[in-house]
Amino acid sequence: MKLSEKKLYKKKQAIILSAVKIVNQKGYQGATMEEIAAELLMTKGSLYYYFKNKEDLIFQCHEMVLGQAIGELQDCFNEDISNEQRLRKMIAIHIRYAIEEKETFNMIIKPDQTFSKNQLSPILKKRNEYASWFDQVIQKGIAEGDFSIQEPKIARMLLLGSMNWIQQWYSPDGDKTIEELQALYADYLLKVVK
Amino acid sequence: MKLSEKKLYKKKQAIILSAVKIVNQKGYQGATMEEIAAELLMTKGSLYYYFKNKEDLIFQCHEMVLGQAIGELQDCFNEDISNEQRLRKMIAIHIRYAIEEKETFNMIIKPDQTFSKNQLSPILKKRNEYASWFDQVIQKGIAEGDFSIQEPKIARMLLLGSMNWIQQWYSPDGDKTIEELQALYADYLLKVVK
Amino acid sequence: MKLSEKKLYKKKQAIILSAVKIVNQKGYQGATMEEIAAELLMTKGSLYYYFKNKEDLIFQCHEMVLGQAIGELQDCFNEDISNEQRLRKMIAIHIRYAIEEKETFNMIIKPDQTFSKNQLSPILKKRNEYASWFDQVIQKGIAEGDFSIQEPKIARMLLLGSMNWIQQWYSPDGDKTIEELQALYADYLLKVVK
Amino acid sequence: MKLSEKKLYKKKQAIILSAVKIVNQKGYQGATMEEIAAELLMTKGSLYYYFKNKEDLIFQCHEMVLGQAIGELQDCFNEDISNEQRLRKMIAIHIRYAIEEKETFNMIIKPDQTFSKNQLSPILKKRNEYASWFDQVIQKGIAEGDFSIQEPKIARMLLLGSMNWIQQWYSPDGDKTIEELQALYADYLLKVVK
DNA sequence: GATGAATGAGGCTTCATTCAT
DNA sequence: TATGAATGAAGCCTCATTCAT
Repeated sequence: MKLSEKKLYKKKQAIILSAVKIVNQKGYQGATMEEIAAELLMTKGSLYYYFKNKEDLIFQCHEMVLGQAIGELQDCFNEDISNEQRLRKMIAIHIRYAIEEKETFNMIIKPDQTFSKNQLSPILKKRNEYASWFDQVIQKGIAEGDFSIQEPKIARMLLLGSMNWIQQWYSPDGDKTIEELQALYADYLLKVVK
Repeated sequence: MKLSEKKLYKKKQAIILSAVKIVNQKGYQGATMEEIAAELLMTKGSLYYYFKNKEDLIFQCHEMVLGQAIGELQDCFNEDISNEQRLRKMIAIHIRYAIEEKETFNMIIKPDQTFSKNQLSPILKKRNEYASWFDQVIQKGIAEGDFSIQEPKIARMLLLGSMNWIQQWYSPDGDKTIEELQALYADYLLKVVK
Repeated sequence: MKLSEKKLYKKKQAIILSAVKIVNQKGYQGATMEEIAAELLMTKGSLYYYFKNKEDLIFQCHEMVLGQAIGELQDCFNEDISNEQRLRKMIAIHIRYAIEEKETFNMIIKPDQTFSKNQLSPILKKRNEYASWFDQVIQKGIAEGDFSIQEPKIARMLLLGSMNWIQQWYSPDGDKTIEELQALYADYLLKVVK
Repeated sequence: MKLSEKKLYKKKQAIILSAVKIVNQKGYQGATMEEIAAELLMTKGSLYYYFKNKEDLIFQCHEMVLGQAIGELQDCFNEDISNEQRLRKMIAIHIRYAIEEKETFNMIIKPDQTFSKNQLSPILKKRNEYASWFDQVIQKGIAEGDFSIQEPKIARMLLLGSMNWIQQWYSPDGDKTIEELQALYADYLLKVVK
């Protein structure tokens, strides 16, 4: 049983990855079950063996990607480094996700046009959980005298917003590498909170 | 003939306004020709007298709103004030659009999911035109010794991105007014370029 | 406007008639929008111009047919004839509908498998209204000493049930004409209530 | 091998019972293989080991239930009681089936919407066999001077039809018990044939 | 014998678009 | 100019059926 469960999980994961890919090329409405299935050489009917409906599938995409990202932030938070270093690192993590997993991070942007009332609440919860790690770092930095900012919530939203936007213009062929961007954004955004 | 042309123009304008409203409540795909027409007590068939198709209508929405915003930035640029004051003012303008015309600014965010190849190019052109006013202010500030920033393009994108994000969380019922946000963002973002 | 309204009404009527026909050859689930449309040389998409969805269309089928039948019963009730004659006539009316409009009368049989909660209530109301005309005749007959039956409601249901069943076996090629059946059933059923 | 055959038979029987139950809650089209299987903690794939397809399964449901009912009628026919008593008893049997096995009796009502040409003929045959027991009682009653009716076939159909209809309105919470209905219907219907 | 998984046909519904009037 | 009406493509979803294991 363990085996078949694992297989089921793998397959679900594969579908989710396909969905993530398509959704973020075409958006939620533009992504069709047909295309998501075709990517995996399946037929759309099969998807319904694994997911209740399109919304459910997309919902699970969201849960997976955001869950992973939260895990990374958490690990980072527990490292034994200076607050400035920590925030720099978290900025780097976020930028990497925003660019490389652009695909799924987009779904987070307008969840209310995508999800029904039922699923909206856990999504918002996870979104807040993600953001809260940034809040905590900033708070810690303030408490320990490393940062100085009057409206930390607003500042956090400024930080995240500025990074989310990167995917709008970033191109792998551009003249800045991801690493350079991570460094530049860290420099600039640290000016904000210091 | 001049008169009938004016009438035509007025009508087109009215349709565009209706479209802007609907599109930004529901998104591009969610907005139907039916609803856009209903808002004006017309039937959807009539829209095709004024616009070639849905994409064309939405395209002109985009042109109008962005054109207006560009006009405001331009006026601001020509005012006789300090560079810092100028940038603060432009930040205020952008935030106001991002919130109050959230509706149309959204279309600008992901034009490639909305527009076909043909129309993409003038849109990107206008987008760049809009952004270039910010570039100019920053450049001017640097030239005149008011600002100091090493990668002004990146900084500009950081600025705009952080402001675009506001619409994701701003609510008129929230505990910050638009004016407060305009002031806070100006404060924080000036730290970046100074 | 009067004209176009009339046209709309006629078209709706035509669609309803087509639907009635198909539904009762194939049942509610068996009837497809495609087939209903094809009968009228339309495409299924067009049906949605006239009716909100399949349920709505079928609902209106029901309303029309049952409404007509109720009208006939009502007229019959107001005629100046003996109670026995009246009941005979109503039996004839019901049998005619059950056979010739078999198609729609069938939908009345299992409305709960066909209609959603919303539409169920007006349907049941109309069904009751129909039945109540039989109740009234029986009551009147009892009051005026023409009939004698202890459980008039049960008797009424026995009457209607026996007639509804006719459509299960009646065939125009059979050895009894509709008129003969009307007479025979009237004879037999009057034995019940007398 | 005898044993395994018996096991096979038992299993088939169990599936048929499950199918009967589901079919009559939801109708033929509404009953899914999935649900029929789930009732028995099986998966739908397994059903195809026992039955060729859905139609075949439903067909055998029909055969079983009607077969049982025929058995009961036959026994009743052979009892040594008066013709009136016999008919009363058969009426009671039919009403019980129509109410308690409403589930399967429904399938008998519209076999042509359910079964293909192939299976229709044995079904109609069994239906006729069932009805013929009522015919025989009536004939016997006429021959022995207990009943007097001119068109016995029509009368029989009137009888059965009136009783079949009971399931349309009968409710266990209603103000008549099954026993009361059996008595009332017997009283009323005997008036018809006497 | 049983099942997990896949399939594919078919149904309902939406909506941009067209066109005669 | 405007509209009523029709169209058809496309999308979501269901479900009977199949089959390798």
